[in-house]
Amino acid sequence: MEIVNPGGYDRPVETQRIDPVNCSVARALAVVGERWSLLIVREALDGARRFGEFRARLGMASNLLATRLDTLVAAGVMRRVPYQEPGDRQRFEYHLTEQGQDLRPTLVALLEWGDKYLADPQGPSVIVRHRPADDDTTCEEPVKVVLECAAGHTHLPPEAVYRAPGPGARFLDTARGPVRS
Amino acid sequence: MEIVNPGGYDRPVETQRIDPVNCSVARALAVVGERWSLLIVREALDGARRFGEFRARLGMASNLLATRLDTLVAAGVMRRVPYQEPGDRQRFEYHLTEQGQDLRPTLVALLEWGDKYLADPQGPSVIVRHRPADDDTTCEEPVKVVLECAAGHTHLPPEAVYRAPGPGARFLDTARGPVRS
DNA sequence: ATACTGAGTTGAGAAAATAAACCCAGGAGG
DNA sequence: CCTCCTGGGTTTATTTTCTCAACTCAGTAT
Repeated sequence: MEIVNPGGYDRPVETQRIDPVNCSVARALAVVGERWSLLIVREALDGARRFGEFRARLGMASNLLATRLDTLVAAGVMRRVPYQEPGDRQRFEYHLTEQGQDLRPTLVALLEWGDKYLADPQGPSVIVRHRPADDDTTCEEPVKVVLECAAGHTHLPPEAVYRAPGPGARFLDTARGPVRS
Repeated sequence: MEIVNPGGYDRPVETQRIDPVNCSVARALAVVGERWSLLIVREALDGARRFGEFRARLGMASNLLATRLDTLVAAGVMRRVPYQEPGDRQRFEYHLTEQGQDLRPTLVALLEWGDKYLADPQGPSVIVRHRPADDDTTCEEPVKVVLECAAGHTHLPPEAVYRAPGPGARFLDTARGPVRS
């Protein structure tokens, strides 16, 4: 007897082992999608560098902070930089790499979305402002993310864009060995 | 005896119960920062609506998908829409709300970052393109996110922006009752 | 009657997050 | 010299989440 899998239960693997993540969004999330990672990057963008600073600002468990920093360093988002306070042993700071700084637009987008839909009743707690290079005038105006296409159409609304397959596209039944975290 | 907390161990709570998250980034991540949430939104932006579609595209466990969809609905990112195939019982689809569609820039930013640093050797698997409203010419050019300030300075590099306190800002030692997940 | 589908639910085991104690090197104070 | 204090972690135990895989249920299709 033992009718195994009689109905349309979850397929017995293999058939639907689709590559859910042959997409840079998924790859990106594998690196910075763990709990706390983006918040660590956010604090780093705001100037935090030392273990204790991150811990104090985020209030997270120290062991988890340690492993997250290691992960971010391994992924190339941060870099361990030795320092030594006068008359103290050598310690390390964690600095963003250029790759880490390039997460800024992502964080601004997330901030904007949060401000729009989940803001504190008193208004946003953080405003992102423009600090121009010092030869320029002081601007200080608030910054937003906008979608812009290569033909110069700018301020595209979300529904004016769509996902098209690119050169590295793989399709559903042919995928093998996905990136999976 | 019982010297509790003799060294600089983790502080016994209370003192450093800083609000780590009085910031819309943290609030946003509380909603869409769980594993799979942003991938579900991405698939929805790409046209997925039914349980099975999400499951087939993402390959995730069905129970987790069910709870994620519930969470996203509760958060206002998606909406349950009843439908009925001819001669079948009523079922539900999951559609993005406007709030959900507004996550597009976040996903484009993440995609761009992933493409820049973690791309497939064959190149990106997905390209975001411009689909103008039908009265316009067909554009189809690739889309990018750019940072732009209210004074009209555009294409700001990540280091040209900084975080300034906004009206809802709270500072470290006065915070109580944080949002925390 | 038996099988098949889409859309879930249930339950066991593995992995990750949290909380809180502990460790270690180098000063400072007695 | 001995003890305390600090910054930067590690260890251990508990709780929460995820994953895997089996099961359910309503309604056609065979």
